[in-house]
Amino acid sequence: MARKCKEDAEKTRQAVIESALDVFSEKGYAKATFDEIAARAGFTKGAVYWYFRNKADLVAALIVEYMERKRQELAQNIPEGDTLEDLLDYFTVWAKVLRDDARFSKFNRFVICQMEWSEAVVSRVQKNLATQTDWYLEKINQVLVKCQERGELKKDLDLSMVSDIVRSTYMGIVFSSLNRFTGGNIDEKVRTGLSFLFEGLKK
Amino acid sequence: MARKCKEDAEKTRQAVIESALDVFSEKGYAKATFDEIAARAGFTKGAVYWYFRNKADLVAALIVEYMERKRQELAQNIPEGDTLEDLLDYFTVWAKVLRDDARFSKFNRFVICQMEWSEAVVSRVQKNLATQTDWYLEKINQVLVKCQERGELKKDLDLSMVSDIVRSTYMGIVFSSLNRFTGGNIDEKVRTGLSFLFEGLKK
DNA sequence: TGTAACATACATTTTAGTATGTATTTTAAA
DNA sequence: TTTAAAATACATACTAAAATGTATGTTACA
Repeated sequence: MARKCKEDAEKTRQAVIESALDVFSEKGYAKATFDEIAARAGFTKGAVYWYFRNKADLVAALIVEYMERKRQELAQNIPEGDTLEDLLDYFTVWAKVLRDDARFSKFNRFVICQMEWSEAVVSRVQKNLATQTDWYLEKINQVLVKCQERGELKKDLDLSMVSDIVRSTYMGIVFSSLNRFTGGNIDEKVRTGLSFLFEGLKK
Repeated sequence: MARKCKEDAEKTRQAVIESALDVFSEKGYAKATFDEIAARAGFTKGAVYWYFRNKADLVAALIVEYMERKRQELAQNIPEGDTLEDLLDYFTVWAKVLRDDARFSKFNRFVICQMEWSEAVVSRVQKNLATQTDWYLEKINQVLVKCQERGELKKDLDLSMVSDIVRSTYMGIVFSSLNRFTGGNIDEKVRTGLSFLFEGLKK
């Protein structure tokens, strides 16, 4: 086969990325080969190398584009308020996506629980991950500061530490659920866990 | 070189395991080679193959023996009570080890954050990991049941779900700290985070 | 003297990466 | 508007490196 029109080319690229997620999930990053990724998408290795220089490049593109796509998708659903309830809603939105979108859930399981983060991959994704992490932390911190200004929280809280704990709690529940340590709805657990945590911060 | 006495042989085995942890941590599991692991320990590949059939066998031994050793080490320090305070102490004991024992911390960072869990490895370690996980959950659940019997907790709590959340919270803070997302003392964060969570459960 | 505890050398497999081939679009000159 | 050239979107075939595993050798202990 040979060249297609531009739309078809983009379809090929997406097909390779989707195929990559499947093979990475099943075989693991290390054991995944370009040959199999290409074959699953209905192409050969040449096609994959046309779009991606190597495996690190491919997985980096997978991660960055998947995250970016979801973030844009959810851009309007994200609550903007500055109460603990808003923060709860915010995390619940993400948790619900993890519950309902099997593809995105698979992606997250791979990225969070299954992936061995080599230097080559980290350096490529770093910028996105770092800004993501910082953004979360800052968002949480802002809400907590507002809450404290309104006198809703205990005095003498180390808010930056508490922000970290809130984020870690969310991550822990997600991590644990994706790892299938236990059953139950991920969004219910996120909401319940954070609710208890928030109650502990109040008064 | 050639044969040594039995104690030296055991030393060799341990040296290989320690060397393996270093190489796995630095290069990642996939990129770690028997040649380098052996060389770092002052031996050749032949020595490593004498003790371990392959890489999955080696890393499984590393994981199982490291965990088992620490568990026995801490066996006497583990608090046995059934109050939330005891549970807090229990997690704090582990968190303090992670803070103070750089070697064990390195081990955990590798196992929790860095490792790509292939089928070959999972199947070898599964039994240990599963019992560990179950044991945690059961321990937490027992304490919560006692607390509720004493009327210290809210009514209508789904205790098995709450146990899961408690465990996930602990894991999340450990995960986040080992990943170096943020600074601060890991044991302080564990204690603080769980304290807030427990407060939310009370009354 | 046999075997445990390694070292050494080699064979085999695997896979990443490249080089080249080719059909189909685009582009652009005529 | 036609058409030749150039670039695109892949397929195919090959190279080269690397690492796993094995087979065999060697030495000291028991």
